Amino acid sequence: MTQPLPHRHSPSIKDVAERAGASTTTVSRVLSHPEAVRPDLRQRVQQAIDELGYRPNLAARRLRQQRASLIGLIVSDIRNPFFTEISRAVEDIAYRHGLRLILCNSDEDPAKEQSYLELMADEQASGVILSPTLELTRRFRAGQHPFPVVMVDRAPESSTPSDLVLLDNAPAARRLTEHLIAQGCRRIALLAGSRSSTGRERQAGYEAAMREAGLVPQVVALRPLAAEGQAAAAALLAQAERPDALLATNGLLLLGAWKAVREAGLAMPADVAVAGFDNNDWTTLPEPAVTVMAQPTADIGRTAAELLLQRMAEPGRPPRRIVLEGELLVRGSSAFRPPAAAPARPLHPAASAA
Amino acid sequence: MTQPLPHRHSPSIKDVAERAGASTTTVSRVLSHPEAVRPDLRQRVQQAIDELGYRPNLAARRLRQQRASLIGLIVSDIRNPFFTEISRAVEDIAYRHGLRLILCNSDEDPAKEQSYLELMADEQASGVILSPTLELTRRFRAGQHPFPVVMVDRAPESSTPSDLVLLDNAPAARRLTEHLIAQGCRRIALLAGSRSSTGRERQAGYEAAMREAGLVPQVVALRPLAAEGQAAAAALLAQAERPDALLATNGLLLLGAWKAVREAGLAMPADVAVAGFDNNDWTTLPEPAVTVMAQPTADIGRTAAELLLQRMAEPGRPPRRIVLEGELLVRGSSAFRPPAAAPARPLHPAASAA
DNA sequence: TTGAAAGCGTTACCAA
DNA sequence: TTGGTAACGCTTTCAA
Repeated sequence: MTQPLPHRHSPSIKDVAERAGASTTTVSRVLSHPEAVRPDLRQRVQQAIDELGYRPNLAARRLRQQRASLIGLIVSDIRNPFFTEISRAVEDIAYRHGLRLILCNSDEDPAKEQSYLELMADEQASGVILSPTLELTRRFRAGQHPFPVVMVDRAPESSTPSDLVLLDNAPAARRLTEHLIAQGCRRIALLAGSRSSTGRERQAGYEAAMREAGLVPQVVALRPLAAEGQAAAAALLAQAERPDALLATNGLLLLGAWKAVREAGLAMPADVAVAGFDNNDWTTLPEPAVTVMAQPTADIGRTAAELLLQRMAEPGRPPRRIVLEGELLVRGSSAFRPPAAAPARPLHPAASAA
Repeated sequence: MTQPLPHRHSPSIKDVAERAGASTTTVSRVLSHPEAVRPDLRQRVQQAIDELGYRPNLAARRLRQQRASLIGLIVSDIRNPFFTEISRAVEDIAYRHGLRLILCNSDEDPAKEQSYLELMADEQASGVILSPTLELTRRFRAGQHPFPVVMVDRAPESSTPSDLVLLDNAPAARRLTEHLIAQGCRRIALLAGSRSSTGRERQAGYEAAMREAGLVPQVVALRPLAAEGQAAAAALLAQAERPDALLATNGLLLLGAWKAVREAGLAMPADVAVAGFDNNDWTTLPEPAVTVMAQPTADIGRTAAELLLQRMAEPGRPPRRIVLEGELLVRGSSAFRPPAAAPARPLHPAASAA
């Protein structure tokens, strides 16, 4: 190992070429297609590179190639553990493929989201993974951006304008709802994230299950923040005829709902059952623990990254919609003891299927 | 609003110049020093920019300027809510200043950290905010990198080779320890993060407090992960003479410790008191809630970003070490009832100061 | 106040 | 297999 020689500026490909007695073209080739250069020359060039501590100038490379080996990840709330896990999985794969990752936080703000998409275009990103706001899922058109897009967690309901990785939202919400109904709950209120397609789909699944059981849906649409969930849940619990179950469409709202129940001094599940999406760490800490629909977060992130890599390799491939299943984890917050508690009121016939 | 005209490639400054009947120089000036261009011409240029939907090519700009308006944030564990909060604060300020932010996750791995620092050099970043591994805090030298560095959460103990934003670690750990001692705890075991200067400093504060109280420190050094904390705590609790208090130097280890106590079926604080760093959300959920030293995370992130901006504006300024204070939040996991429980054994005289 | 032209470091074309 | 050279799009002298 030789020390890098001192340089006023960091060495360029020209310096390497001079020192190796070769042309810049050859140096460039050694960097990108080493097999196209004869071994002895290649080695001389490589040695010059090492001795000078040469590192290619990315700006020059990008200017020339009109493309950066860089991908973007735009999440809607970095503080939501769901997205943190996804970030981690994506970052892991990007790092292993030598791709830079720019992580952006849109904060559920369409303007910020738009600004970050423009940033990605300006940076000539090779691809973007995105959990879009509701506005964007509606506005989004294939080929609208100068890079391929993979949507995670959220997507247009009918069309598939880009690769997608999603939970099976409506059925998952339905399963949660049916579980609560089977436990004897009748007045099940939903705290639904209003900013995303995902919140909407989960709401639809809930409503379908309620209707089939002959029960009346009660939905509160909210920004997906714990504080909002807590306030809304507190209001619901203060009603004369309060809900006997609270269901939340994401982990933050679920946390808020849980806190509201505790603040109200109510017992879970005897007074109010509680359940929701996202198997976050905290859900197993209280006694009783909280029933959740666990999402395969690492899988979602990994799949999205792999989908993006595949599309970068083969841009023409038709977009794929990958739907993953959640896992219902029944815990104390919704499990009545004795297990088979008799329903308070007779069930609507359709509910017996639940 | 006119539609951007169709273009094979995105329009360049040359296209704008032609359309406005001006030179590329003038267009460039309109972009960076508009006041140096006469109003009527400036307006004509601006109109051409708008009509073409022109966006400057960042690669070309960087190649020319040898500098990117982009900063890096390298955290050691993105899943630790402490760093998530910091990321959010930094991202917020970067966004408001029109600076791109690249967020990287070193995973406590010095090799990955090094690789990301090289990435930042390659990207010609204007500055980097970093929570360094222990290895880096030892190796770091001022002026080693082609960009200014601000360290957060961790730092060399004695020197100040860069701007720093830190918690007052040793005193904070001392306060926590003294609190436990005042509650009557005697066999206080510490779960210490071994990978960071911060873990070391907190360990030192704990040891000082223990020694002063005439108590024997018991330290387990660990990688800062919940699973490690849980395993280590379980082992401690299985001992013949088990600890009567568990203290953890970060939020992840604290979570692990808490889980181990519960798994062991022990009562908090009667059998074992539990306390630690980081006022994470989950700490208020269990009954009893968990005593913590709250860190001003948003402040830390904001301060680091502001420090970096200041240094980018004025590179010559001597580095500053900003030390913030934590807030001790005493909760049930360490609060014995009745409040003033008599110590099991007489205290060492020095402890009366606690 | 404006413009011409050089040059940032790289890659890709084409010729040898 | 190798090298000369133009071009990527921008900013920055320098001169007018």
